[in-house]
Amino acid sequence: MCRRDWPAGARCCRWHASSRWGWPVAPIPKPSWRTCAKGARTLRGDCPGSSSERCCHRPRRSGHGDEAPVQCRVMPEDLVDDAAEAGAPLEAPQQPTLEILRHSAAHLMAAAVVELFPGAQYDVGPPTSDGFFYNFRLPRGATFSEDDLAAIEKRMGQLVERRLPFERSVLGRGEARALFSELDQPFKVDIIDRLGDAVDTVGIYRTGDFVDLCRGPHVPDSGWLGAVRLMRVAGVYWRGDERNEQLQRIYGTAWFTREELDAHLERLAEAERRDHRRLGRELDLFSVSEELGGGLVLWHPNGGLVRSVIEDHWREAHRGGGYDLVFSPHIAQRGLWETSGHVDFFAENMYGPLFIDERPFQLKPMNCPFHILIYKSQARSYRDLPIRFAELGTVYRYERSGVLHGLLRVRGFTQDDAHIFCRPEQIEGEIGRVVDFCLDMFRTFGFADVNIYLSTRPDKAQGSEEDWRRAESVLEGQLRQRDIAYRVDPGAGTFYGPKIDMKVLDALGREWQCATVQFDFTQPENFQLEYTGEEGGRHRPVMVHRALLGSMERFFGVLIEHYAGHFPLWLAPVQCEIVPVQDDVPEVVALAAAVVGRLRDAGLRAAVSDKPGERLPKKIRDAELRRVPYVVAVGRRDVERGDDRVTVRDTRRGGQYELAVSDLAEQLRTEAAEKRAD
RNA sequence: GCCGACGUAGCUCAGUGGUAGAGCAGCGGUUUCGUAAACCGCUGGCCGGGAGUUCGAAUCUCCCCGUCGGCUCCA
Repeated sequence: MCRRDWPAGARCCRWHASSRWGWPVAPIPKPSWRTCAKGARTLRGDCPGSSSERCCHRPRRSGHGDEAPVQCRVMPEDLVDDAAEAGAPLEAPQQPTLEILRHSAAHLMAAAVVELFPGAQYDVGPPTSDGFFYNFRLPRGATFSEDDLAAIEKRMGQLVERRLPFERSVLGRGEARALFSELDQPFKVDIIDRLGDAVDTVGIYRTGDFVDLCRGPHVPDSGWLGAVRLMRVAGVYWRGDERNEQLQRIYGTAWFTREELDAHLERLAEAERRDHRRLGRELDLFSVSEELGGGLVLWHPNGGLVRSVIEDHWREAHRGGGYDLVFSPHIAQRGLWETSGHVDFFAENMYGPLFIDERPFQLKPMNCPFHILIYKSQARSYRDLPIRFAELGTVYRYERSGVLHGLLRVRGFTQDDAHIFCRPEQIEGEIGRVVDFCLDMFRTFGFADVNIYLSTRPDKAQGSEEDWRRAESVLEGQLRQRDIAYRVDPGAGTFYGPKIDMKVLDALGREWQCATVQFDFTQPENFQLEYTGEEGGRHRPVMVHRALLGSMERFFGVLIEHYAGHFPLWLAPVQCEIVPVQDDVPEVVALAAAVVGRLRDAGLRAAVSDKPGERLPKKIRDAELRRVPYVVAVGRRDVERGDDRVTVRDTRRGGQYELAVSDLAEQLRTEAAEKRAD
């Protein structure tokens, strides 16, 4: 049996005796999804548990039907936790994966931290989707500052040069507990204590003087960890619960080669160049300001123009899709929100009541009660259904100050909301129709790839489990019927029903939550909605809530980043800019004005460059920086030639060519009318 | 809200105890030039706010406010 006081380099157990690289290949758990035996014990409770048990926070079924094995998306922390729980360490594969490399990098970082900060206690340190982290507590309440990262990284570099082996051993639970008690590592002791009696042995890894509770596997030695960069430090709650003490987490990224690391850093730089907050300022699209208040947005003329074009398209599509457009006020009597259940279920996101004539009013956090009142404004017959109300409805929700983020997370936003009221037998068709409608709209805006999630019953919910199961199967059925791949996101439904979420993938492959299609059998009940059936009886309609683009604010932010500010022609604030080569030649100025006039007559947004006196290259550069799709130079040469041809510069594709003005107008008109997304 | 970083001119930033700086933008002038930055000049700042330490604070300390990266939560 392994002993904790083994001499460096000694083989302390049968695992170690054979612990040379070249072990048989063992399956490596993916960092996100893994199969969980029903009732399996983990540190966060039995599995599968309710959504409050974080172990099973996001389980899914790996196939269809109840008999399919349940898989859990385990929080990154759990990886290490349940790795320890599994007892026997995993054997190393022939070829380490990126996950193994990053997990090893986390160990090495902890080793460096423990050397540089004696008394530091370490919690868990798993790989993540693009790197790794480790959580720490420093003695006497000290904290890391970002300046410490350079020192830690430097020490890691020294450990890399020493090519320290990752030495594995297996200890009995009691032995491991004693070891970590002696090392004054309470987090590890806690993990061991939570393993339960079923677990006899745990894995231990040693790197130099650093010892960690870990299942492994790891790279053979620290020499593999040359391409590592520590990124930032963050505060995190112990075991992810905000009632707990806050630890500090250091994030890093690790790659096999320097080149891969550089490429990763370049991707981050590209994301920064596309940041909608930066482009929003540079392109004068929108602003947020301290004076205005956090989470509130001002749409400037350029952004306002893009928004108008988006909204025009949206209205046109909805009218064509069988929706009726409606409008509703920003505040209403608070009683409406008591009836809807929001006061009970959504309170933490709602602003306080506002008193008018001594009666409480509520700034609206959602649009649904209004559409319900429109439904209730008259007796409805089965012949009227389905009824589809759509509205660009501005709502206000309280968000904690730390989560506000440009246009992507705000406190006041306009949802492109719709509510469908239908007969129970119509629900499947309506859900399917909405799904198709959404995917079609996304394609128009250049999002061909969409990830789809089915969110099921949360802990805090209205309605019977039976209703929920039926509703969930309707949603699932429509997705399957369309052969749409999806994932189940258990416990993530709203309080009134399950939902389908659609997340678009942008040009950088990032996922953004936009559409949500929510089944609701509780609001019709809360508001006592009815329709008269064919046989004259009273029936309760079913409701579907649907946001498509999500909110105008978020969608605009996503669009800006997706296109890096280079909007397709139909969305561009200025579609074509005319640049006079000589400002002081009246014939040239007249020609520029004439070209602008003809483009405008074709329905295009065209303008003359507003930089008189500047040189041509400067004017071109200025238009390029403002992401104007087409720039047309007109000069004395064109006037003298008099053949109505001009030079057109295509700033997105980089081409430059001569074209008759009439052809240019027609070409751009067509491109804009077709709403080409490229 | 919590951990960390940051807050200096419209924007990007330099300035770490001794008289507030640069580039770009803006304005004025010269230049009229054929596809990503002509030249000269000028304007512009209660250095986020408040309190303190000091002969003296953009600079050091404390408290607020805000922004950014995370945590938690979500459209």
